[in-house]
Amino acid sequence: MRTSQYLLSTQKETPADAEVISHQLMLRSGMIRKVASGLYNYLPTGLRVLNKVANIVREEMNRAGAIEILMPVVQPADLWEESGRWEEYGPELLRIKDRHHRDFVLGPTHEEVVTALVRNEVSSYKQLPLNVYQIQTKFRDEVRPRFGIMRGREFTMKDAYSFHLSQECLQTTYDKMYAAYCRIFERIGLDFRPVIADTGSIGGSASHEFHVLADSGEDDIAFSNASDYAANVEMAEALAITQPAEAEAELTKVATPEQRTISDVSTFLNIPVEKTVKTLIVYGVTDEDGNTPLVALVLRGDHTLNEIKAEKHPLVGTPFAMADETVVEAQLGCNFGSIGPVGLAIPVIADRSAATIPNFVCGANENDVHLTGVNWSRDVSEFTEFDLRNVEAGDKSPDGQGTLEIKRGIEVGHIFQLGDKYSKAMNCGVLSETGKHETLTMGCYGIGVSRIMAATIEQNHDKYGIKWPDAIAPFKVAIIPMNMHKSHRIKEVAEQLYDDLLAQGVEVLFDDRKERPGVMFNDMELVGVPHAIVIGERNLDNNEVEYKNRRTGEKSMLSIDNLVDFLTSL
RNA sequence: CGGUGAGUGGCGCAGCUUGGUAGCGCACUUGGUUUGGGUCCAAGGGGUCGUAGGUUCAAAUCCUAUCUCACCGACCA
Repeated sequence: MRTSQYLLSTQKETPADAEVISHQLMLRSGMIRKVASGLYNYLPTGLRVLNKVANIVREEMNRAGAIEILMPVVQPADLWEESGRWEEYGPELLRIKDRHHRDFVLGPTHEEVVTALVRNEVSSYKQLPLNVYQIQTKFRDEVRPRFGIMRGREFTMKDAYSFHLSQECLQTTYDKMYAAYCRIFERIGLDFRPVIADTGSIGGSASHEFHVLADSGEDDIAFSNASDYAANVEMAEALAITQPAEAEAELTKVATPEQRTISDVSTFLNIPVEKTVKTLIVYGVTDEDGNTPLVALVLRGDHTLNEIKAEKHPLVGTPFAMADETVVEAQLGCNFGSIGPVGLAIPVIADRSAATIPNFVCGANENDVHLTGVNWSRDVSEFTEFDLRNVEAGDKSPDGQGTLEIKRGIEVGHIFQLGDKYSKAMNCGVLSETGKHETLTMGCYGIGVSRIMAATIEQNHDKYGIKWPDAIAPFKVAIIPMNMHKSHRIKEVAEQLYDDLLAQGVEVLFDDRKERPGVMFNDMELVGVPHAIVIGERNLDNNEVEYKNRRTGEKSMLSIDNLVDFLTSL
C-alpha cells in the first residue's frame, strides 16, 4: 500500500476525551473514529488489525474442531422469552420493534439463537458433539461505555457454542477450547492469564476468564505467588483468617455517640479494626406473599463484602441489594452504624473470618451503643458461616500454596460450561443410543476480538506510539524513502523494494508522500509498523539501506541485495 | 440513575463575567523555502457558535427548555 493512496489519517493531537493509552493511540494512529457513545468507525488501519485478530481466532477455532456459522444481529424476542432472559436481562439488552410492532433485540450474545438452531438441525446422538462458532457484531447497551473500543456498545466477538450428551464430553470440548484460547493469546503475543471466573448472567457451572494483564484493566485478578492458582476477585475463595483464642471477656455495652463507621468506632474505643465486625443488612428472598425479609451479613471490620458471593447464599435475594436505612430503622430499631449480630431477629450470616474473632466489637442494635467482648458461641444464638468477603493481597491462596497477589486484568476471553440452562428451557435434545429423548448439555466460549486490539496496545506501546506484535500488525514492513522526489536513485530502490515485497506477499506500507523525514518516521512509529526500511542517499553509496525494528529499537545496515530475503524471513 | 463539567471550522482551544455580529494553534489548499526526526515565510478556503424558544435596537455572550458528550459515584453500616 502506498500512503499517497491510503487513508492514513494520523493526528498529532490527542482528542480530549480519550483516557487510556490504547484509546488515545487508536485515535491518533487513525485506526478508529467515534460515531456516537460506544460506537466507532474502523478506518483501514484499524480494520486490518481487527481482521488479523479475527483470522488467528478463526484458524485456532477451526484447528480445535469448531465449525464456523453466522447468526443474525437482530433476534426475535420470542426466543428470549423462551429462555427467560427477556425478563432476566436488564437494560443492557437493546429491545427494538419492527414495522409490525413485533419485538426484537439487538443480540448481546447468541445462546438463544444457536440453541434454537441446533434444536432443529440435530436430532441424533450420532451428530454430537457439535461445536459451532461465529465472529459477529454484538450490541450491549453498556451503562457507561468507555476506553474507546475496550468497552464499546457495539463490538466484535467470537462466540462458540458446544452441545453434548454428557458432562464428560462437555469437559473434553471445554478443555480443547481452553487450550485453543491459550494458543490464540500466545500467537498474538499477549501476556495473559486464565483465571477461575464467575458465570454471571449467562449461568452455568465451570468457567474461566482469560485476562490480559494491564493496569488499565477493569477487573481485579487474584494470583497465588506459589502456584498456578488464579481467580477473578469476584470468585476467589477467601479462607478464614483465624485469630488466636482468648479467654472470654465479659459482654459489655459501651456508649459510642455519633460513632457510625468502623473506623470511628475502632478509633473511639481504641480497638484494632480486626477485632471489630460490621453488619450489613440486605434484602432476602421474597416469599409467596410478596414480603421481602431482611438478612444480616457480618464481616470483619476491615473486610469488604463480595456481593457476588453473598448472592449465592440461599437466604440472600437476587439481584443482590442493600437494604434502605429507613427500612432497617423501622424493623431493627436502629441506624446502620449500630447494628450487630447479638440478639438480632433476622437470619445472621457471618463471613468465615468474622466468625473466628474472639471478644469482638459490634453494634448493640441500639443507636449510639456498641458491644465489646462479644463471642459468637456464647452471645449469638443462631448464625451460619459463609464465604462473603473479597480476598485481599496477602491472604492465603485457597489452594493452600502461597499467598495471593492482586493485579488488574482486561478480560479478553471467557469460557463457560453452561449445562442445560438453555437446552432445557428451549427443549433442545436428541435421541440417545437407547432411543430416549435427552436434553443436551452446553458450553459457550467467547473472545472479545475488538477488545484484543485495545488490550494489545495497552501492553505494547511507548511514547512514540504502538508497537504491534508481528502477528496482528496492520503492515509488516514500512518503506521510508528520504527525499524521494529529489533522487532518482532512491525512488528506483524504493519502488523496486516495494514491488519485490508485494510479489512475496509481504504486507508493506510505502510512504511515497512528499513529506519531510521526521513526519514519516513519526507516522510509522505511531502506527506501529514492526519493521522499517529507511532509504537515503548516504547509505545508497554503499549499496545499503537502514533497517529499524520498532519493537526492539534495533538498527542495522542491510545490503540491498539480500534485503527481500531478510524481510521475508522475519 | 445520582453528582460535576463541557458543547464555538476536521482536531485542540480562546472569546461569554462587562451583549455590538467570531478568533488562535494544528490540519487543509496555493506559491516559495527547507530536506536523516513533526522546517520557515506568504496568501487562501472552511464555522446556522449543539438545538428550540425568550429578553433586547442588537445574543456565541443574558434567561428557559431540550439534546448530546465526558468524568466521577453506585462497598456504605
